[in-house]
Amino acid sequence: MMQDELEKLLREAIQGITDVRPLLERPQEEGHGDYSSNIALVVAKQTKRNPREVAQEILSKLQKPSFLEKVEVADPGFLNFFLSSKYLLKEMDRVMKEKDSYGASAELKGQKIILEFTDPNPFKEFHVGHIYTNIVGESLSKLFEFQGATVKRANYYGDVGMHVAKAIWGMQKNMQKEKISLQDLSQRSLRERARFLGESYAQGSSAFEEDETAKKEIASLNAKIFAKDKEISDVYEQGKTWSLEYFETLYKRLGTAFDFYYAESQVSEQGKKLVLDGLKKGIFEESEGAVVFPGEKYGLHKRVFINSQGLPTYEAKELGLAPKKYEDFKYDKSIIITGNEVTEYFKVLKAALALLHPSLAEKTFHIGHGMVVLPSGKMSSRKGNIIRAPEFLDEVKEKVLLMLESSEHPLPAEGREEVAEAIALGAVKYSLLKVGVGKDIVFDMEKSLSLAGDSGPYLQYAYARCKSILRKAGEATYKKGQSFTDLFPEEVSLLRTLSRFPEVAREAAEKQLPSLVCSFAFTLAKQYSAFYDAHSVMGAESQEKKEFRLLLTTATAQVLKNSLSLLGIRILERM
RNA sequence: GUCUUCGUAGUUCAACGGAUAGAACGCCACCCUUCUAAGGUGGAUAUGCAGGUUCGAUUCCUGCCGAGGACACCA
Repeated sequence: MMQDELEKLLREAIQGITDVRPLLERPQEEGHGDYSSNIALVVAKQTKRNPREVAQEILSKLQKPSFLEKVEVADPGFLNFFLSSKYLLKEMDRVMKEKDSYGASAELKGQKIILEFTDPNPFKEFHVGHIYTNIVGESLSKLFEFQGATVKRANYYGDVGMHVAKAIWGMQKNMQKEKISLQDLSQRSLRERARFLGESYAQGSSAFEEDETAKKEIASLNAKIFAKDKEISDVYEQGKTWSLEYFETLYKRLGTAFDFYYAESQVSEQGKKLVLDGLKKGIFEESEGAVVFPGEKYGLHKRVFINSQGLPTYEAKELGLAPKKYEDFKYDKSIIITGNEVTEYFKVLKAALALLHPSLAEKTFHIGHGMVVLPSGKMSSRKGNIIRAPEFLDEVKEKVLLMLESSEHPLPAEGREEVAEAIALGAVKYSLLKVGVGKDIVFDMEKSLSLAGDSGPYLQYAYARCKSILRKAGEATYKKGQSFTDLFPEEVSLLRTLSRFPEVAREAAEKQLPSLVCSFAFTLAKQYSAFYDAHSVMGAESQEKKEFRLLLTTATAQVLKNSLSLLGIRILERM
């Protein structure tokens, strides 16, 4: 990669001057070149010399390779590197040769990574928050794959625990009230059934807090669930099956396919056993009838792993999950993606795991992403103030359909719905991914879901526009040795941006930030739009210009496609 | 109270310790007999407060103010 080569050259040039590793950055201003280095400023500081002089000295020792047009010293002592147009043209040619794999690397080749994400609980609603986790997890998976890693996607769902007891309690009450059986319920659509479960959960949940009798009933239901009591097994099995089926329809819609599914019930025994073993070794302690991990010894918090009824909590189950995953896939790295509300206890969990299973602990990482909050506050399926996933996606799709219908050049009616679905998902995914992972997202249906400007549809539109031109003019191929001169600024900017893609993809994977791909793709689309407005492709000044612009258009479309693919956003030939 | 994350235009977000703090939405004015106007061009507005480190701080350190999260049997 260009960045590495330049860094190498720079390191050679500063030998004998300093051993500081020179860092290259991408300047925001085009006038500052394609890369710049502040190494002279760093050296000047150490040696109390004049930074400009140092920069000059480094420059004089630098072997100037052919891919550089020029290197400049700028105040107060920056070294600015400008790529040659010959190099940029070659890079454009590479885009067209490598196509979908342009920008991919073998950086993580041989690495086995398992990512756990989405983690919805059966019986509870699948809401916008789950969509967010899913989209982040899927995008990170793709980023790692693009760097050559072997990635497995895992889904972990809570099929046992208090939330299930609360839901079943609510289901029983509602079925009595409405005088319906499981059989009757099964006649309803999957989405309605899921909703019935979600509402039952919300009711059970508030009853648990407000009503002492209900609280006792729910607690006893919980014990029955763990004991696999026959009395409730029908309701339980049905509800669980419906939920999981329902989730599957959403994964399909969102574009994720999981390699592994793990249920809490599947790992709870193993988790409990690990904790009890740990208790013997003195890693855990008994306290008030429960088994706790004394996190305060490690600067963390004390947490309950087995409650006083002898049931494993989420913490214990998660401990059981780690070896289970490793059994299925001998990973080098296991990444668990959840909302950042659990970041604190993941630290405790990792500390406990480090004592029980050091080798697994050092391979385990947690990424806490921000929470999706509504302008009215935090979403809570207990309180029922949530945005349900399918309803939400449908609403966005409706908005898009309206726009498509009122367009000046409406698409033919058949296939229009398909296009609307792709645009709606593009809008949703982009709006969630463009923010740095870890920050909360204030979600306002009206405001934050834009279809214009810095948005998914803007990128899809830029792509469709390129394809429209290419359909009319035919795709171009780069002829060996062909060189173009007298390029306009808009053309040069585009070339320079295109060549940055491989580095952006790598950096996004390293920093685990899909948002870097978003801003890159937006810049590219914006530059193409500006170019499109300023210059005509088909009506170019000369045949040569026309060819060049067709090449530029082909390459732009390709890089947009590759970027969007990393974000899990579908491209459209027309829209 | 302890720990933790964060505070940037009216709003939603950017900016390895770097150069004139970037965008988008919204607002105003222009640009379609010309390759898709979901587009383009131009315009106003911002680093919570007080110190410190540094040639240089939105970024690092300290204090204050404000917001979110975690802090025992929910996940």
